[in-house]
Amino acid sequence: MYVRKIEEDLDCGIRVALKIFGGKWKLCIIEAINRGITRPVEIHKSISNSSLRVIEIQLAELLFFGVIDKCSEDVYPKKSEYELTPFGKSLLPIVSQIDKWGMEHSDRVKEKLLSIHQE
Amino acid sequence: MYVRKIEEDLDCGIRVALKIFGGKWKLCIIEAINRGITRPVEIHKSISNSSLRVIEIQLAELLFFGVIDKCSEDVYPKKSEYELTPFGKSLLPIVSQIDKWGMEHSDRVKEKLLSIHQE
DNA sequence: TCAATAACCGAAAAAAGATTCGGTATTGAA
DNA sequence: TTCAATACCGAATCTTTTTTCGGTTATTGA
Repeated sequence: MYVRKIEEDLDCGIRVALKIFGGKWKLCIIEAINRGITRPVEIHKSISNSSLRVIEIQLAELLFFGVIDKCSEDVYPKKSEYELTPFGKSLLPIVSQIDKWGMEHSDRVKEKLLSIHQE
Repeated sequence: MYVRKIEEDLDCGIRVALKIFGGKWKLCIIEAINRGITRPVEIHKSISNSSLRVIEIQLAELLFFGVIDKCSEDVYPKKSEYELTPFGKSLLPIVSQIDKWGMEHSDRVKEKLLSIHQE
Protein backbone atom coordinates (compact mmCIF):
# COMPACT_ATOMS: atom_id res chain seq x y z
CA MET A 1 0.00 0.00 0.00
CA TYR A 2 1.15 3.49 -0.77
CA VAL A 3 2.62 5.24 2.24
CA ARG A 4 2.35 9.00 2.23
CA LYS A 5 5.32 11.25 2.65
CA ILE A 6 3.31 13.97 4.28
CA GLU A 7 1.93 13.03 7.66
CA GLU A 8 -1.76 13.36 8.23
CA ASP A 9 -3.53 14.82 11.18
CA LEU A 10 -6.12 12.35 12.32
CA ASP A 11 -7.45 14.35 15.23
CA CYS A 12 -10.26 15.58 13.06
CA GLY A 13 -13.16 13.25 12.44
CA ILE A 14 -13.59 14.44 8.91
CA ARG A 15 -10.07 13.54 7.96
CA VAL A 16 -10.29 10.15 9.60
CA ALA A 17 -13.43 9.47 7.63
CA LEU A 18 -11.91 10.61 4.36
CA LYS A 19 -8.92 8.37 5.01
CA ILE A 20 -11.34 5.45 4.91
CA PHE A 21 -13.68 6.37 2.12
CA GLY A 22 -12.01 9.31 0.41
CA GLY A 23 -10.87 7.41 -2.69
CA LYS A 24 -12.40 8.14 -6.03
CA TRP A 25 -14.64 5.07 -6.11
CA LYS A 26 -14.79 3.85 -2.55
CA LEU A 27 -18.26 5.10 -1.77
CA CYS A 28 -19.52 3.71 -5.08
CA ILE A 29 -17.94 0.36 -4.27
CA ILE A 30 -19.57 0.28 -0.86
CA GLU A 31 -22.88 1.13 -2.43
CA ALA A 32 -22.49 -1.55 -5.09
CA ILE A 33 -21.65 -4.25 -2.58
CA ASN A 34 -24.64 -3.20 -0.55
CA ARG A 35 -26.80 -3.64 -3.64
CA GLY A 36 -25.56 -7.21 -3.98
CA ILE A 37 -22.84 -6.60 -6.56
CA THR A 38 -20.06 -8.46 -4.83
CA ARG A 39 -17.43 -9.47 -7.36
CA PRO A 40 -14.63 -7.21 -8.63
CA VAL A 41 -15.52 -7.49 -12.30
CA GLU A 42 -19.19 -6.86 -11.61
CA ILE A 43 -18.39 -3.87 -9.47
CA HIS A 44 -16.13 -2.54 -12.17
CA LYS A 45 -18.86 -2.96 -14.79
CA SER A 46 -21.43 -1.27 -12.60
CA ILE A 47 -19.31 1.85 -12.23
CA SER A 48 -18.88 3.57 -15.55
CA ASN A 49 -15.48 4.98 -16.41
CA SER A 50 -13.74 3.13 -13.63
CA SER A 51 -10.61 1.17 -14.37
CA LEU A 52 -10.57 -2.37 -13.07
CA ARG A 53 -7.18 -1.83 -11.52
CA VAL A 54 -8.31 0.97 -9.29
CA ILE A 55 -11.31 -1.06 -8.18
CA GLU A 56 -8.92 -3.81 -7.15
CA ILE A 57 -6.68 -1.36 -5.33
CA GLN A 58 -9.56 0.26 -3.52
CA LEU A 59 -11.10 -3.08 -2.63
CA ALA A 60 -7.76 -4.01 -1.09
CA GLU A 61 -7.74 -0.81 0.94
CA LEU A 62 -11.31 -1.25 2.11
CA LEU A 63 -10.34 -4.79 3.08
CA PHE A 64 -7.31 -3.51 4.94
CA PHE A 65 -9.38 -1.12 7.01
CA GLY A 66 -12.01 -3.75 7.71
CA VAL A 67 -14.80 -2.10 5.76
CA ILE A 68 -15.33 -5.21 3.68
CA ASP A 69 -14.53 -8.89 3.98
CA LYS A 70 -13.55 -11.37 1.33
CA CYS A 71 -15.78 -14.39 1.37
CA SER A 72 -14.60 -16.90 -1.19
CA GLU A 73 -16.20 -20.29 -0.92
CA ASP A 74 -14.00 -23.38 -0.90
CA VAL A 75 -10.25 -23.48 -0.74
CA TYR A 76 -8.79 -21.82 -3.77
CA PRO A 77 -10.03 -18.43 -4.81
CA LYS A 78 -12.29 -19.42 -7.62
CA LYS A 79 -14.83 -16.71 -7.27
CA SER A 80 -14.00 -13.89 -4.93
CA GLU A 81 -16.88 -12.08 -3.39
CA TYR A 82 -16.85 -9.19 -1.00
CA GLU A 83 -19.32 -8.29 1.69
CA LEU A 84 -19.67 -5.39 4.08
CA THR A 85 -18.51 -5.93 7.63
CA PRO A 86 -20.51 -4.39 10.48
CA PHE A 87 -17.97 -1.59 10.38
CA GLY A 88 -18.68 -1.16 6.68
CA LYS A 89 -22.40 -1.22 7.27
CA SER A 90 -22.04 1.63 9.74
CA LEU A 91 -21.13 3.73 6.71
CA LEU A 92 -24.35 3.04 4.86
CA PRO A 93 -26.36 5.92 6.34
CA ILE A 94 -23.60 8.29 5.23
CA VAL A 95 -23.44 6.75 1.76
CA SER A 96 -27.15 7.02 1.19
CA GLN A 97 -27.28 10.54 2.55
CA ILE A 98 -24.48 11.67 0.24
CA ASP A 99 -26.05 9.93 -2.73
CA LYS A 100 -29.42 11.50 -2.01
CA TRP A 101 -27.93 14.96 -1.65
CA GLY A 102 -26.00 14.54 -4.89
CA MET A 103 -29.06 13.42 -6.83
CA GLU A 104 -31.04 16.34 -5.52
CA HIS A 105 -28.44 18.84 -6.65
CA SER A 106 -27.02 17.28 -9.79
CA ASP A 107 -28.76 19.73 -12.12
CA ARG A 108 -27.19 22.68 -10.40
CA VAL A 109 -23.76 21.12 -10.51
CA LYS A 110 -24.00 20.09 -14.16
CA GLU A 111 -25.13 23.55 -15.12
CA LYS A 112 -22.22 25.13 -13.34
CA LEU A 113 -19.73 22.76 -14.92
CA LEU A 114 -21.18 23.42 -18.33
CA SER A 115 -20.61 27.12 -17.88
CA ILE A 116 -16.88 26.54 -17.46
CA HIS A 117 -16.57 24.54 -20.65
CA GLN A 118 -18.49 27.07 -22.67
CA GLU A 119 -16.07 29.87 -22.03
CA MET B 1 -10.42 26.92 -12.32
CA TYR B 2 -8.79 23.66 -13.22
CA VAL B 3 -10.66 21.77 -15.94
CA ARG B 4 -10.23 18.02 -15.96
CA LYS B 5 -9.02 16.16 -19.02
CA ILE B 6 -11.02 13.06 -18.22
CA GLU B 7 -14.75 13.57 -18.35
CA GLU B 8 -16.78 12.74 -15.31
CA ASP B 9 -19.99 10.85 -15.08
CA LEU B 10 -22.38 12.88 -13.01
CA ASP B 11 -25.33 10.52 -13.18
CA CYS B 12 -24.39 9.15 -9.83
CA GLY B 13 -25.30 11.14 -6.76
CA ILE B 14 -22.13 10.22 -4.98
CA ARG B 15 -19.94 11.62 -7.69
CA VAL B 16 -21.92 14.81 -7.93
CA ALA B 17 -21.53 15.26 -4.21
CA LEU B 18 -17.81 14.57 -4.29
CA LYS B 19 -17.44 17.10 -7.07
CA ILE B 20 -18.70 19.69 -4.63
CA PHE B 21 -17.03 18.73 -1.40
CA GLY B 22 -14.43 16.15 -2.41
CA GLY B 23 -11.40 18.43 -2.04
CA LYS B 24 -8.92 17.79 0.69
CA TRP B 25 -10.11 20.53 2.99
CA LYS B 26 -13.54 21.46 1.75
CA LEU B 27 -15.54 19.74 4.46
CA CYS B 28 -13.22 21.22 7.07
CA ILE B 29 -13.72 24.67 5.56
CA ILE B 30 -17.49 24.28 5.61
CA GLU B 31 -17.32 23.15 9.20
CA ALA B 32 -15.09 26.07 10.16
CA ILE B 33 -17.35 28.63 8.55
CA ASN B 34 -20.28 27.07 10.34
CA ARG B 35 -18.42 27.49 13.62
CA GLY B 36 -18.05 31.19 12.90
CA ILE B 37 -14.54 31.15 11.49
CA THR B 38 -15.20 33.20 8.41
CA ARG B 39 -11.97 34.71 7.16
CA PRO B 40 -9.39 32.92 4.99
CA VAL B 41 -6.47 33.39 7.35
CA GLU B 42 -8.51 32.26 10.32
CA ILE B 43 -9.76 29.21 8.47
CA HIS B 44 -6.21 28.40 7.47
CA LYS B 45 -5.03 28.68 11.06
CA SER B 46 -7.86 26.52 12.33
CA ILE B 47 -6.92 23.67 10.02
CA SER B 48 -3.53 22.27 10.90
CA ASN B 49 -1.18 21.38 8.06
CA SER B 50 -3.20 23.21 5.47
CA SER B 51 -1.52 25.63 3.13
CA LEU B 52 -3.12 29.03 2.82
CA ARG B 53 -3.05 28.77 -0.94
CA VAL B 54 -5.19 25.67 -1.08
CA ILE B 55 -7.66 27.19 1.32
CA GLU B 56 -7.96 30.14 -1.06
CA ILE B 57 -8.41 27.86 -4.03
CA GLN B 58 -11.00 25.74 -2.32
CA LEU B 59 -12.85 28.79 -1.05
CA ALA B 60 -13.00 29.98 -4.65
CA GLU B 61 -14.43 26.65 -5.75
CA LEU B 62 -16.99 26.56 -2.98
CA LEU B 63 -17.91 30.09 -3.99
CA PHE B 64 -18.21 29.04 -7.62
CA PHE B 65 -20.62 26.25 -6.78
CA GLY B 66 -22.66 28.48 -4.50
CA VAL B 67 -21.82 26.67 -1.29
CA ILE B 68 -20.54 29.85 0.28
CA ASP B 69 -20.95 33.54 -0.28
CA LYS B 70 -18.48 36.33 0.12
CA CYS B 71 -19.82 39.02 2.35
CA SER B 72 -17.38 41.87 2.57
CA GLU B 73 -18.77 44.98 4.09
CA ASP B 74 -18.36 48.27 2.23
CA VAL B 75 -17.04 48.74 -1.24
CA TYR B 76 -13.48 47.59 -1.41
CA PRO B 77 -12.55 44.21 -0.07
CA LYS B 78 -11.06 45.24 3.19
CA LYS B 79 -11.89 42.19 5.20
CA SER B 80 -13.31 39.29 3.34
CA GLU B 81 -15.64 37.04 5.17
CA TYR B 82 -17.43 33.98 3.94
CA GLU B 83 -20.76 32.55 4.97
CA LEU B 84 -22.70 29.47 4.06
CA THR B 85 -25.51 29.85 1.57
CA PRO B 86 -28.72 27.87 2.06
CA PHE B 87 -27.24 25.40 -0.41
CA GLY B 88 -24.13 25.18 1.75
CA LYS B 89 -26.19 24.75 4.88
CA SER B 90 -27.93 21.78 3.30
CA LEU B 91 -24.55 20.06 3.59
CA LEU B 92 -24.28 20.50 7.33
CA PRO B 93 -26.09 17.28 8.29
CA ILE B 94 -23.67 15.37 6.08
CA VAL B 95 -20.66 17.18 7.51
CA SER B 96 -21.64 16.50 11.08
CA GLN B 97 -22.47 12.89 10.35
CA ILE B 98 -19.11 12.31 8.71
CA ASP B 99 -17.28 14.07 11.52
CA LYS B 100 -19.13 12.03 14.13
CA TRP B 101 -18.42 8.78 12.35
CA GLY B 102 -14.75 9.69 12.02
CA MET B 103 -14.39 10.55 15.67
CA GLU B 104 -16.04 7.31 16.70
CA HIS B 105 -13.64 5.26 14.64
CA SER B 106 -10.41 7.20 14.79
CA ASP B 107 -8.72 4.75 17.13
CA ARG B 108 -9.27 1.89 14.77
CA VAL B 109 -7.94 3.88 11.84
CA LYS B 110 -4.87 5.13 13.68
CA GLU B 111 -4.05 1.63 14.83
CA LYS B 112 -4.25 0.29 11.31
CA LEU B 113 -2.09 3.06 9.94
CA LEU B 114 0.47 2.48 12.65
CA SER B 115 0.75 -1.14 11.62
CA ILE B 116 1.84 -0.14 8.13
CA HIS B 117 4.60 2.13 9.35
CA GLN B 118 5.94 -0.49 11.72
CA GLU B 119 6.69 -3.02 9.02
C1' DT C 1 -7.25 -29.38 -24.66
C1' DC C 2 -8.16 -24.75 -25.58
C1' DA C 3 -10.09 -20.38 -25.30
C1' DA C 4 -12.39 -17.16 -22.40
C1' DT C 5 -13.04 -15.14 -18.05
C1' DA C 6 -11.75 -13.77 -13.53
C1' DA C 7 -8.63 -12.31 -9.91
C1' DC C 8 -5.06 -10.64 -8.93
C1' DC C 9 -0.18 -7.86 -9.14
C1' DG C 10 3.94 -4.62 -10.41
C1' DA C 11 5.57 -0.84 -12.73
C1' DA C 12 5.50 3.10 -15.71
C1' DA C 13 3.03 6.92 -17.09
C1' DA C 14 -0.43 10.28 -16.83
C1' DA C 15 -3.52 13.11 -14.46
C1' DA C 16 -5.14 15.40 -10.56
C1' DG C 17 -4.47 17.85 -6.64
C1' DA C 18 -1.68 20.30 -3.11
C1' DT C 19 2.29 23.03 -1.80
C1' DT C 20 5.71 26.46 -2.18
C1' DC C 21 7.21 30.69 -3.70
C1' DG C 22 7.10 35.15 -5.21
C1' DG C 23 4.32 38.66 -6.50
C1' DT C 24 0.55 42.81 -6.19
C1' DA C 25 -2.84 45.57 -3.81
C1' DT C 26 -5.27 47.08 0.16
C1' DT C 27 -5.93 48.27 4.79
C1' DG C 28 -5.19 49.61 9.48
C1' DA C 29 -2.43 50.62 13.17
C1' DA C 30 1.95 52.63 15.01
C1' DT D 1 4.34 57.33 5.98
C1' DT D 2 5.88 53.13 7.07
C1' DC D 3 5.13 48.50 8.34
C1' DA D 4 2.71 44.35 9.25
C1' DA D 5 -1.18 41.74 8.09
C1' DT D 6 -4.63 40.21 4.86
C1' DA D 7 -6.44 38.79 0.42
C1' DC D 8 -5.60 37.51 -3.44
C1' DC D 9 -3.16 35.35 -7.84
C1' DG D 10 0.12 32.75 -11.27
C1' DA D 11 3.42 29.47 -11.99
C1' DA D 12 6.65 25.89 -10.90
C1' DT D 13 7.18 21.95 -8.34
C1' DC D 14 6.04 18.08 -5.76
C1' DT D 15 2.95 14.52 -3.96
C1' DT D 16 -0.78 11.63 -4.43
C1' DT D 17 -3.95 9.13 -7.02
C1' DT D 18 -5.55 6.94 -11.08
C1' DT D 19 -4.83 4.77 -15.42
C1' DT D 20 -2.69 1.88 -18.66
C1' DC D 21 -0.30 -2.02 -19.78
C1' DG D 22 1.54 -6.33 -19.56
C1' DG D 23 1.95 -10.01 -17.01
C1' DT D 24 0.67 -14.79 -13.81
C1' DT D 25 -2.44 -18.15 -12.06
C1' DA D 26 -6.79 -20.45 -11.64
C1' DT D 27 -11.38 -21.79 -13.24
C1' DT D 28 -14.94 -22.91 -16.35
C1' DG D 29 -17.24 -24.39 -20.25
C1' DA D 30 -17.06 -25.73 -25.26
